[in-house]
Amino acid sequence: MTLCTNYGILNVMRFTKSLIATLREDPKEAESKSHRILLRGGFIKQLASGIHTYLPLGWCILMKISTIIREELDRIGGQELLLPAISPKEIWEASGRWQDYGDDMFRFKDRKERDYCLCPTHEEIVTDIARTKIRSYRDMPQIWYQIQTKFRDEPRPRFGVIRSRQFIMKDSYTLDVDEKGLDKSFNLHREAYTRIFKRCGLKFEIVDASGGLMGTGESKEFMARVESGEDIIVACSSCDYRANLEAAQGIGQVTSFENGKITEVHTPGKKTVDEVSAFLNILPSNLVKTIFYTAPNNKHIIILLRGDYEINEATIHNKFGFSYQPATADEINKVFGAEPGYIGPQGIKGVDVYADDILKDCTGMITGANHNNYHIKGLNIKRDVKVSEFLNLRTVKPGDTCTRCEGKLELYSGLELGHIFKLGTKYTEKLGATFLDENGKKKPIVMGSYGIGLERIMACACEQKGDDNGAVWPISIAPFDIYLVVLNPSEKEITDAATQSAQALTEAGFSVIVDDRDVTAGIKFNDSDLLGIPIRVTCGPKGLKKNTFDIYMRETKEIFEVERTEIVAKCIEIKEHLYRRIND
RNA sequence: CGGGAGCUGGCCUAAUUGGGUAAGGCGCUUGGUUUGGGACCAAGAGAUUGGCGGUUCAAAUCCGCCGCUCCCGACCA
Repeated sequence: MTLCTNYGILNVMRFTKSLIATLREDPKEAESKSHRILLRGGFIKQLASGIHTYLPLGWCILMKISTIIREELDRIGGQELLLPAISPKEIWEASGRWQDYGDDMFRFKDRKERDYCLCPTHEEIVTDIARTKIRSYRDMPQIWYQIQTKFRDEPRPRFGVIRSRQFIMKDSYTLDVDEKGLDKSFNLHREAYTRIFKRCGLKFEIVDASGGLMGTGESKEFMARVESGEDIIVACSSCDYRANLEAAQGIGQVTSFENGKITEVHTPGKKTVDEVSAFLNILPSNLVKTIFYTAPNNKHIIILLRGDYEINEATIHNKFGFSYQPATADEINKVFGAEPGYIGPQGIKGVDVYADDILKDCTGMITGANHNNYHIKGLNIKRDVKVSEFLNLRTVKPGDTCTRCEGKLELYSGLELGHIFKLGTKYTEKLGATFLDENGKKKPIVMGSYGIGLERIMACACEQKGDDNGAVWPISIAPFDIYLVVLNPSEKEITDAATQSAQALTEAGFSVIVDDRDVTAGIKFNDSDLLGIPIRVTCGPKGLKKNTFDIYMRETKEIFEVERTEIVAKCIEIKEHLYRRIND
């Protein structure tokens, strides 16, 4: 403190000395609410598509979020480390993901022409540590985590920092001796994540998820309902069933039609479900869609779905493998002898047919005739098609019935804040990370992996709490606690009073930003709203005459006129109040 | 990857239809008046109009190619 006397207070941020550049108008590239607020408030700056600078205010928020995450992971026994962001190709080839990741991976060569990637995630690297450092069942369980920049060359970056190509992730990895241990590690993360998102002031729900490229074990997502969501949450209106649309299962209304002989109908140029059903004046649910999937070096498959449902590709990938893709028009022509839109399952040899289970007893259906411009009527699934297996292959649609109760399923847009996966031995087997159990038997380590997108927490707070005037940061992640407005900073009396208060508030443990700019009051008030600092203290000539300051709460817009000597006490009261109601 | 929109001083926009050598607001600099919700006066600085090529006496404007950005979809831990 004495060292600073010559410079006055150094620990209070002054607006005039800060890199804060708010924009008066919405930048044209921003359409979603959080993107607009983050850009206008000068929290972030875009450098390229999906690549952003976190300016001091934005970084301040991310640091606050990091602190909360660290506290909660340390609480469950996590150990923080930092893995390299660059990784050589070989380890990714061993896991198979050098290929599986495809174009989503940023790759480059060093001067010796050796291949590297910028890590999109770190399972391989963790497994590499595990295989040399973990040798005995006594070495487990372990929880390792890091907070680090990840790189993914997303095909379509979106909504500012919500889907970007460079982003900060907290990723943790657990190592256990068996499934039971993994369950425990998984549940510890579930609890830690719940506390983290609550402490960040967000509304969220835990939903069933599909593992995707990570693996097929159990996985849960922490989803926030927001407008600019990237995912779709399926929620039951009467029980607590929640799932990502990719993983959701529902019960559809079975419909069937009059049984009869197969007859051909001329449907010139009518290919899609909408076109055919309109042309024949029938319901889409009377149609059977035939979808042909192929995979290199694998057997082709036919998927049958009712016309009013869409396929769930996540199910196809989990059930049959990630290499399966919808066939091209050429492949379809070769196998069915007709163009897409006129194909049907009847009479096709050497290809397995999997039908959605809602079609099981259907009769009187309409599907492609396997020659162009014709469909057939009267398809009886059991009689006319050799179905290998009936499976739930459809994507849930609103109004489907919950599988757990009688409730109806509804769909909401959601933002994935975190994801927890049970990986099992997928990576440890491939990379040879084993240990000796108490009987001296060699076994693969059982892994879990868990991620949180830090910027998404920041964006989510904007989406859920922001208003027309800008951000409304929950006090726990706000870049500052207090925004001190100095009206007429040219008057010494006012500046002195403000400086004194800033000092007192800082000493009381508040982080304070002082708006000491020589601009009109409106600019300062609007910027304080835009920046979303929870508490605003105004020091101006009017109040000073009465020896009072105004205290304004960003979220509720309440204003208190407070005696100068009572400011610190009142701010403490408000801060405590804000922390208490953070999860109301 | 498919569809759509767009790219003009730091930011938002005009001039593009009908080619004539870039205009306004905000911001910035200097001086002055102001100051409880984006105030005012005066004087300044700041642009190879995304890039390359073509047509033309003349291109921000017309044509071609390319790049970049956003939105919808596909895709995606």
